Amino acid sequence: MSRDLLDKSYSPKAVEKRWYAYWEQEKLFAADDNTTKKTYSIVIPPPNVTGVLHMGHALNNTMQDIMCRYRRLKGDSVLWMPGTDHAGIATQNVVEKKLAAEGTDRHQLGREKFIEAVWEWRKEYGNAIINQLKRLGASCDWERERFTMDEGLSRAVRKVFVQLYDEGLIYQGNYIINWCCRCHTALSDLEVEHEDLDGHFYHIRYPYADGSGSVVVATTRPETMLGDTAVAVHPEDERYADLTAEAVILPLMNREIPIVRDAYVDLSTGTGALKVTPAHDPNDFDIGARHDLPSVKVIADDGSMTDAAGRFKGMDRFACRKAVVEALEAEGLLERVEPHRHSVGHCYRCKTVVEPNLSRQWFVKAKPLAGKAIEAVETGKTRIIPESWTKTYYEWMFNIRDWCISRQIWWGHQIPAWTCQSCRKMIVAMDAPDVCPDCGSTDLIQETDVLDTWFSSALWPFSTMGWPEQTQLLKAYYPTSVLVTGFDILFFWVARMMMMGIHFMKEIPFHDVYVHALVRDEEGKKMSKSKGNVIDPLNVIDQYGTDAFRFTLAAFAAQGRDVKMSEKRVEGYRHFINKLWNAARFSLMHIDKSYDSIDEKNISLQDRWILSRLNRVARQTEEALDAYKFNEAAGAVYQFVWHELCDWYLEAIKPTLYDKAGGEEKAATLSVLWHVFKEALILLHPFAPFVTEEIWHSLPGTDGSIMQAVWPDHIQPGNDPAAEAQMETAITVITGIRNVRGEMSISPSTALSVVVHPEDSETDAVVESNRDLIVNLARLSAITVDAAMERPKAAATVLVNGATVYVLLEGIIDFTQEQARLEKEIGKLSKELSGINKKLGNEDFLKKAPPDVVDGVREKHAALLEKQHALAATLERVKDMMD
RNA sequence: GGGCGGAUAGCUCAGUUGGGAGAGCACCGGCCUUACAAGCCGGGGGUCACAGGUUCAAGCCCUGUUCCGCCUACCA
Repeated sequence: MSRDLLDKSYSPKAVEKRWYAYWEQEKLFAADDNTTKKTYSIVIPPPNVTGVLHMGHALNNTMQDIMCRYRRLKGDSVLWMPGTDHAGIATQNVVEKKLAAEGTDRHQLGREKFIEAVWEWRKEYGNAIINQLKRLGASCDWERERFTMDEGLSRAVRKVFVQLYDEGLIYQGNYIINWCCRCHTALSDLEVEHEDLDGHFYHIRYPYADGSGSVVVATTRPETMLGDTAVAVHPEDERYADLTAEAVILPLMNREIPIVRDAYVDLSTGTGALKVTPAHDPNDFDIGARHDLPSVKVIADDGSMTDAAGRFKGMDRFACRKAVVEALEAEGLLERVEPHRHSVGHCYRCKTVVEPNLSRQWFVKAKPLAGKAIEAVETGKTRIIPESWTKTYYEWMFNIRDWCISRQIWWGHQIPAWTCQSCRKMIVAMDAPDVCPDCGSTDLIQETDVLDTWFSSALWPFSTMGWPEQTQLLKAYYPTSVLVTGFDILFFWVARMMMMGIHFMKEIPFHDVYVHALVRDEEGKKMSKSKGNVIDPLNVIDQYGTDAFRFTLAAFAAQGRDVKMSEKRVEGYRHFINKLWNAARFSLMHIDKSYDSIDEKNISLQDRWILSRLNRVARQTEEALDAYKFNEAAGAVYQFVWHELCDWYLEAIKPTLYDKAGGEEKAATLSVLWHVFKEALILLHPFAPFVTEEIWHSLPGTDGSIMQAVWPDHIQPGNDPAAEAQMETAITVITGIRNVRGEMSISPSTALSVVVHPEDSETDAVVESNRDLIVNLARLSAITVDAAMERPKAAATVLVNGATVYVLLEGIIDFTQEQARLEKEIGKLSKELSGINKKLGNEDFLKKAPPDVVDGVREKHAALLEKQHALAATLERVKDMMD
């Protein structure tokens, strides 16, 4: 399978297609039901079946894929459960639009035909998002793909409904709910989006029934006054203490309605009098219940005014608002109108203004379920990460309200409740009953409402694994390891999965909940179609490749901070992927075979150093991934590959590799290069799955997919602090010489010669035994290491820890430049020294700071001082020569 | 109304037992050095939003202020 890597730059397209097909074909994403290994599982947040991949999905699924690929490399048996959500209202809306384009609508079709049409639609378009996830590299176990409306999940839904009903946790009743007049359905509180809008505050005068005067009430929705059934004042409101009238005449309707006293009324607002419309306001509904007031519904489900609205009957609610205001004005009862900014609820699907409306609906009693969901987080059984979200979670859970679960649409799980037409008995059952158990009638009619989409997604972690059957999969993979999600569905989904999982499985649904941030545009604005700032992930993938895109997402995904996405940034990471590609090209020019072990006897300093660094970075990457710090993990690998492996190691070994004679040293270096490169690919794989797989197959001695490789775990020889320190010394010397070259504008093609005066035996040994390394990387023609040798005259001086390096510049040196360079250096030192002097001059610091900190500062002070003196002396000499 | 997060280099942001201010991009200078110009080498650049406090020591802990985001709420 090995192929030659020839192209100078990496072209992702063909590579991605080829390897994704290979992974699927080799079933490398498949989870083993009967595994004996440690298991790791994630259920995907099911994208809407109507969805197209957006940045949110891209971030969310990249993170999950990184975790899954990482855990596989670590040796776990991994299940990443995929699927889609039927998305009741959203999907129904899409299909309705399609029907409208075809000149028909769902009512003409009828319920059954309409649902068929939705299934047809799903068959044709429902796989779009799945294919897009594949382009992202998602390693889901696709053969297990589930759909919230499939047979198994529907059965789970019915089972849950019946049990909750039997337990008294589901009930039906008349309450004020949020009503969307366009979608013709109830909405849960969460499905209402609030937006501050400029409106008006209408003050209306209601005359007392006994003719003794009038009272002014205020409202932002004057059309609702047609349904008023009382006026309320606070029982202790002195303004109304002496009020004799017991009723008012409702203007426009000429209906007499009572004045009630209720403590809900706020004494400090307006006139202290409140109009009460039990059918169209949740608070008024409560007041109505307390005072036994009738409810008059004046706004119909389609948003038009009902018969009860008198002469306004049939008008649209907003036209009616205008008409009511005009009528009141004509009668002189409109006291005044003030501009008023207030929050208005909108349907989260179609953005229509939501109407609080009295309606008979099904509800889940949430409080009894919330208790254990709170406890699970309090006791740490489920961790929410970052922790700051736990507070938000508690806040909502403690104040949870009953959940309206019925929807008046057609696409969804029809509520498994039947009413006997002869005795009115309600039968709630998993399967359609034939006869009424009470009266034996066969005339049974099923509830037409369907369930809230989130009802079925609340069961997702266990319903997808086969519940209510006690499957092997559930045994092996439930509870799941982590749920990765955006905070926008913390309540919609996560909280409800917690409640349902604990209630039905007697066990939390996930150990960790990782809450990630939003992807925004480069200015930090939320991406939206209307703003036109949407970046299409597929477009980015086409242009820069999946790996570069994934790396960008990971690198910018710092916890608790939104990801600002711009193509420019992706471009930067494309450079990185290309850098890796070229490092591979270079390495593979020399690597001719695989190496079982490393020849420890013949390895050089740079070999020991890179192996030590590799081990350290592997640990660092693990720690970061285990803590969901994707940016740190990506950063660690990036830094290692580019700035250590490529910039130093590959450059350092070039002379050895190009050595035609070969020998033991070359073989030893090749053994190190082979190991380090292989392990680096594995470290990179979770982030950049495609390019690493491609290179893997060209690397001699690899077998099968990189997905089946083993995460580097303490490679031998590994941690070598001495090698790291020695390399550090060499790097400092080399950088110092390069610095002289740069500052004095000496061309890289000019080979320089240096004299090194070591100040201690360790430095002496390091420089002496790594002469070749320094000569090579600093581009020298010669290096002399001798502390006793006379100080050269025409030279630039570089001070490093443990040595003075003289760069010989006979005929090249510009003393003015050298003077400037030294002065700059001394200036830097003085600045640093002044801070340290201040510290050491502080009695309290010496007395109270921990001794090791004080010692550290003293040592640093001494070193800086010495360096400063040496530089000052050098500067003096330079000045002398200029004279 | 309640809550959360942010303010650090020109830009985007890292930075937790409190002791060294950092990265990428951009910018400036030098290089086509046989993996890579999507590259290599070097460099400049910051009152860590403001005001106090705790501490020997604060970007980090505490209090307050300003500005910017977001979530949440039944104020007519």
